[in-house]
Amino acid sequence: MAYRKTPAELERLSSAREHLIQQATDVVAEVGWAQASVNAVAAAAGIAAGSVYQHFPSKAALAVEVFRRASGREVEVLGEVLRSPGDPVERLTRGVEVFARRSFERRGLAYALLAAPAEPAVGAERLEYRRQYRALFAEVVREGVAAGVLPAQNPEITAAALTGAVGEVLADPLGAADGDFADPLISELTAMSLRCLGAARGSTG
Amino acid sequence: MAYRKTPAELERLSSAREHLIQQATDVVAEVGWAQASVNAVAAAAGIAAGSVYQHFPSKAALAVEVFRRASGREVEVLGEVLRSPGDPVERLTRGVEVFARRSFERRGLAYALLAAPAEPAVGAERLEYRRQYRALFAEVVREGVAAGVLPAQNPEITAAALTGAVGEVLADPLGAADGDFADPLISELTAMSLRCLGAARGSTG
DNA sequence: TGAAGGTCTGAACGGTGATTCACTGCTTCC
DNA sequence: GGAAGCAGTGAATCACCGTTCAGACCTTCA
Repeated sequence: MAYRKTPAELERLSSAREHLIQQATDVVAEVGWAQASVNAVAAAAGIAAGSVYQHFPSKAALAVEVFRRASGREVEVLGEVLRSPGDPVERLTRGVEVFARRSFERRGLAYALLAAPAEPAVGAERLEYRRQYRALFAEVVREGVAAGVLPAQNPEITAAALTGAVGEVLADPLGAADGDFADPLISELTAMSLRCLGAARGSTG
Repeated sequence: MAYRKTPAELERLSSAREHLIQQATDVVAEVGWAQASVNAVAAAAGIAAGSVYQHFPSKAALAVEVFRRASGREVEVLGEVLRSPGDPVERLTRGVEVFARRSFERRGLAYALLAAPAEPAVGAERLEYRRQYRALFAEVVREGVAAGVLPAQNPEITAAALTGAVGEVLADPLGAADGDFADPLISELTAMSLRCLGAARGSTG
């Protein structure tokens, strides 16, 4: 019979899907979730609106996939930094710094992940994303407390606070046009994070 | 001629408007912005959907008014606490505590103000609201630094971090069903805030 | 080559919910 | 009392997408 998909065809389909996800991500980073209509996304990917439904059952499913890909990368990177060997306080500082620096490098995307208005399905995904960040931070805080380099505290709360604090401090500048103040802002941010953790003073830079 | 509005009539109109705002606030607190349709709000206020447009030019205008009223009250209360006489660190601690406690007392509303998905007009208002919070906190941090009871730091950043940290820590529990853990959570939160400020350790409770 | 069965297209459809408007009825004031 | 004119009504209208689908076009394979 004349109908099994050839490997080349499967490959073509799969890469069309990837291309769609990639373009959708760019659109979201540029105009936000609210403005990223099926038509806009399809146009960016160079396909018809209807063709989106070849790859995803609904717009929400595509949006969730876009969010997961992007947030997954961030969680992975942060996880690597936080779990690298060395002093917990040092690792936490670098974690905050990496988080902030990457946000500045892809502002639109960072804003979409952190704060931009979004449909409920994406909102739910965002909660999960923040939960993961919190868990990563909490783990290292716990370690620091156990090692005696950090004072007694509730690691989950400190971790949540760090996530929220970094997000809030970044939210404004992420919306602004230029990021020339990124460096001083980041060093203030890490200093604040260290205080937040209750780390001994001294090595702020 | 027979058409100028009598004072009683003006009063009736104005109180109808107030009633509408009040009911709309309750609806938003209960079901969130997204579910607060013109019909739902009008029904709650006991009027027809069309009558909403006697008082506001659009749904967005009503939503903005609802947000402003509620956020204005919060800013006012926090301002009073933060500007009361006394030690800056003490005032900041009480500010965080009051913020958190009031949020627990009216969870639905607090969530609507802090985090619930909303139309762009409300989103813009929310930015302004956070900016006000930040300004209030920053003022006292600046004072504390000047008085030497807080270490050198960028007050704007610390203030933003405090706002974000408190919001993030509260967001989850505000969504949850019961608030029995409110007290321990609040004391952890104030302890974290003190560290964040770099206040000398010791008086955590 | 051509039949079978895919993929792609994009105009049309449908649901949702804000907004309008012809109408009813009330209040004002001569 | 009654004319003038505004407030209130709520069904109809409008606008905006997400989603569907009939047909055009491709790819596969005997």
